[in-house]
Amino acid sequence: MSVTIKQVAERAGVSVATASRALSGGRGVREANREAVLRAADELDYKPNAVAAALRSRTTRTIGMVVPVISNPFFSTLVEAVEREAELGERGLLLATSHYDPEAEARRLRTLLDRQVDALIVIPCHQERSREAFEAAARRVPAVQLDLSVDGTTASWVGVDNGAGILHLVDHLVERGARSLAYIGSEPTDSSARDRLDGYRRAAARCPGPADRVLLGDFSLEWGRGAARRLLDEGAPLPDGVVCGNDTIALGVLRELSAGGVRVPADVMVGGFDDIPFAALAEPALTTVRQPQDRLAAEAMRTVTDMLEGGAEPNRRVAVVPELVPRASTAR
Amino acid sequence: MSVTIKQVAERAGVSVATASRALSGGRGVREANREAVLRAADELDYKPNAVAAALRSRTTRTIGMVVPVISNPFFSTLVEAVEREAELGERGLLLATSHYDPEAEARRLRTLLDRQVDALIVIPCHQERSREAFEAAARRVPAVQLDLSVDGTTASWVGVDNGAGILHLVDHLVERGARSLAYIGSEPTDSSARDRLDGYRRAAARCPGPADRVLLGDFSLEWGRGAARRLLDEGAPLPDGVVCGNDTIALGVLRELSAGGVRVPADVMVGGFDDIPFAALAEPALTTVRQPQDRLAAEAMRTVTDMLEGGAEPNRRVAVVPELVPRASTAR
DNA sequence: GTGAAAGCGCTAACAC
DNA sequence: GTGTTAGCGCTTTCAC
Repeated sequence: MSVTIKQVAERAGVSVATASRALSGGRGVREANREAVLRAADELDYKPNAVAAALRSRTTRTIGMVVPVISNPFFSTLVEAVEREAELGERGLLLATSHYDPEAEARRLRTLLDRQVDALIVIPCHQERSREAFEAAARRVPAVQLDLSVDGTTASWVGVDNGAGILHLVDHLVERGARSLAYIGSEPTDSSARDRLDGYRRAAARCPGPADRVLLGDFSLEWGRGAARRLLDEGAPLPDGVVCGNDTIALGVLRELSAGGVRVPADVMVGGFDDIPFAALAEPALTTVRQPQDRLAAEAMRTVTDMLEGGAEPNRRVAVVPELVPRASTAR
Repeated sequence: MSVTIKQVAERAGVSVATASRALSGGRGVREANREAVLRAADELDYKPNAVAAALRSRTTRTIGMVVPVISNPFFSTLVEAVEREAELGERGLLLATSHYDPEAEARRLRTLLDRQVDALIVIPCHQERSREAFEAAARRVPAVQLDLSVDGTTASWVGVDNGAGILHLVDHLVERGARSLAYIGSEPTDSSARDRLDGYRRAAARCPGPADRVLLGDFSLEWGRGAARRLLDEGAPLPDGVVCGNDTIALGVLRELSAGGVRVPADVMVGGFDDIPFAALAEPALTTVRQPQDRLAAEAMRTVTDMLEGGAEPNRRVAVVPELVPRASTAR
């Protein structure tokens, strides 16, 4: 029914081998033949069958990606950046979600491998329970963890240097005159949460005054409000600067402080992490640490394509240092 | 290198044909043989090669999806919902982006077809210039337009009934006592923008007072602020209710009105469209029209799978009526 | 219910 | 440079 390479070859008066060569790069084919093949393909409206090519060449030019959810703006930006990278390398992106369920994640990985993806880029959904399936997959094809990393593995990972990001933020607040700090973040249930908390504890030493107030909940706006309310209700003097574990928390803090009559940044400065789209639109606009999603995606793709091509070392861990984005919420 | 069905068959003491049948459903295979095959597959850690199956069976169990961008929260929610639907049907999702470039979109469609996707779900990026490539693709496999529709085609489409949504909103405002209305939206550069504008013009008749103030720009927060400022600067009495073309505009309107000392909803009520994640978190929380993304995705998938299976009519146009979400910004 | 055999459309040896 | 040939791993007739 559909035009095959055989018909193209016949029309061009060459063998299928020559037609194949001409159609894929054309190296090692006499110019006249190359043109004849291309013309024939064009005239017949030939559409190559990538599935047949994949079966024979044992490469699908497809990257498999598994993410916890797509609608989370941080993840969707990463998916978009990875898709762009795949596109640049003329590869397709087979996308699957784990919905934060390690078993679903394991199933998705298996399906993607059955479909013979050339490599995998995974945002693991669970610190411990994602390890086994990820490592099993990584044994079969080049694979890299993106953003989050599972515990106790030396498998490749590309993410942001959370500690360095928090340090940027603390330094910035101290520079702007903060003499006391507090941290409002998430319980260390994933590697990012843990690294940010650890980063804050280390960075706190750079603060000239007290910086040991640490409130831990989850990554939600509600928790940000709750924690800020707790600070307000304590009656103790408020810290000069509040470092938040992410922007959503920071937005909650901003809202609750403002409801409590505290002015930001005049009375208290607030900083977040991630630079979600709404950070710039908040009132006041939120100072934050920007996740360099494009860099992350590019590094992740490079990690797997290097393994694919050169057979580079399979245990590369890349921590990209993020950038501080100063805005009104810390403008003194 | 990898275990093939042939080895499974040998170990189970049956032919590859029987092994194949046992592994895919097991209908028409004696129970004992079925079990032997499954056990052999398990023992050998057999992984089916989906590419080989696809080549032979001429079906990849893969849906191709093309969207303008992924990071737009509205699109990312749609991608997520489509992915879930694909998963339910045990299909994979090959995702590509057009970056709002009709030529890139056409190339992506061709690549997806080369990869033999079983069907296509497309959010076309351009009202006119997306038509040709989409229709060409739709001639080859079941295809449906999602959300946006190109002009002058009878090809399948699934989206929201924008006119009905705006009507909901206008009725709601009038019910809450609005006697005059204004519309702040986008120039009709895509089918949604046009349908919402047309919807407003029709619905305006239900307003007891003047409702002919219409301000058109783009779908941005900045435009929302700009338009609100214009309303404030005109000196004319403000409308009781402002209908916005989307939530982002509405958020801008909210911000500018509040900056101008206008109280929402006491002085002016404001309603948006889409129910983006931040709508509920705004101050005041934004009344809006919720896009039923899950329904849209399910209908889109049903449209293509019906065509795939039964060969249902290839020109189904489904407009899902959206739901009003009343919140504080219209609470009188 | 089962097996033998014929490909799906393409690429990659290998010989010329 | 080019053609011949042999599959890639699977599903699907078609006999039995």
